[in-house]
Amino acid sequence: MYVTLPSDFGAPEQFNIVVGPASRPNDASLKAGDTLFYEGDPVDWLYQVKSGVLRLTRVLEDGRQQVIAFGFPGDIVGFPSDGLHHTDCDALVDTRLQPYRRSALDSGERNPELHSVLLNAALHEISAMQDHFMMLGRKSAAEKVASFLCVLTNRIGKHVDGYQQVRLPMSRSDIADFLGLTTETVCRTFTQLRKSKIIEIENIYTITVVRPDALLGLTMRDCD
Amino acid sequence: MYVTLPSDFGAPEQFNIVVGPASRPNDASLKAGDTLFYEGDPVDWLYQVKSGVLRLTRVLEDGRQQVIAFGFPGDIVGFPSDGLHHTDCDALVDTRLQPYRRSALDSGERNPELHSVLLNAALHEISAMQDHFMMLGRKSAAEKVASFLCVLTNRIGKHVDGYQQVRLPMSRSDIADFLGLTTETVCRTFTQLRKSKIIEIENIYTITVVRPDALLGLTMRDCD
DNA sequence: CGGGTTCTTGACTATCTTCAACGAAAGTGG
DNA sequence: CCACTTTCGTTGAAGATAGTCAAGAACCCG
Repeated sequence: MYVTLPSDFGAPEQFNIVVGPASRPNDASLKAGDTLFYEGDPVDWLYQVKSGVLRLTRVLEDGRQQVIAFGFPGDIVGFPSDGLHHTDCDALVDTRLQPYRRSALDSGERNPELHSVLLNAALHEISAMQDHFMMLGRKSAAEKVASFLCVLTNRIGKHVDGYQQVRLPMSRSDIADFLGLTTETVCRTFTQLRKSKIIEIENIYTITVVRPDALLGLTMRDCD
Repeated sequence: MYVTLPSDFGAPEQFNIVVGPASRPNDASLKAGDTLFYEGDPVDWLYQVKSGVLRLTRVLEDGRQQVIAFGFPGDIVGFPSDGLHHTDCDALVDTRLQPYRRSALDSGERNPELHSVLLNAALHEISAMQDHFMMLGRKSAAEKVASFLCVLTNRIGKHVDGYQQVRLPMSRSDIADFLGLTTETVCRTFTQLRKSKIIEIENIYTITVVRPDALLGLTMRDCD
């Protein structure tokens, strides 16, 4: 999952779980905290998230970390470059996966339909990452956090008492590392949103969006 | 082209020009300033840059712009998502292109080898963009500019009097929009590098790297 | 219950942006 | 070819945004 532009919000994405002929690796489910693969590992499988949440990360030598993406149900992760993984991947909560052989991506000989699905997922990934560029490079902290919450409510929000409610599966520092901010800035922005009565923080991991319109308004700067 | 991590600098990329059976669209060359495609256009062709430089951009409603990538010789641009282009693309200088039918990416039936090349280019794109995330989200202005110059000298630098020299085909504001900075900050950082005698600014568009080691050192924070 | 982690808040600081001015370069039209 | 205009690059000063450092609060887990 990346933070995309508001224009995409209207039509919530399709999360078709592709069921196909795919024998599974050792185990297709992870406990919270388990690692699926590390940067540098050879890619034998791609995975579609069936339930749970994955976290894809990269680290710089000096310790600075970037969360590249979160993997929510429907997302496909593990695309190889030169046959290798280029991120670490672990599970934030218990997660079930549908594995696909990497060979299905390499060539459509055996299963053209699956090949096409995986290829399109990769291409989608590119365009979603382009959205995320815009966000990382050009948006303020408030815009980033608001955009993040908007995307999250769209993808995993539940209706509770007429309001959208989201359970955040990741820590504040994961959010910070995803948005290119510090944990402190993420915290402060959450607090501001709470004080502006745009969201309510039920508890650390549960956010209720009280004024979705106002939140959406914060995702972009006023266009004169 | 994205700004990648220093670890990739050792091995300069391969710029194999793939020659394959591909009838060409109207014209496979562009004058400086010409537009190749716009965001929202249907994708009929992918293009490999044979010579010249392309610029891929996105704009926000309020006018903020992000340069997504530069297309240097060897790069393949135009990957579709849902069959559409998701960036604008224009030429910074006169540019020659090798067009490939989009159908070659969609399926390998006709030409498995070309299919594989295009697919791998797309996958490479994903991992290069992940590097760029790290840069946009976690690096300081000085680190960004230094990284940018390092990548550029590696890709299009010429040896002149024993020094690497680069001709920048893009404006200061293009660089700023690529790195998530303002033109002023880019200017000031260039000036600092000049005053530190790490680079020389022959003229606005021509930079000589006097101390490549120092430049490389600036691309990352000291790891304690 | 206790110890450790994560979250939150405050005070201060650094970095980068904004605004403004000026100079250089490039394009235009007489 | 030269004056004019426009754009782009550079620099300075001031201000804002987000980062850093530090401390306390809340939460989690054994």
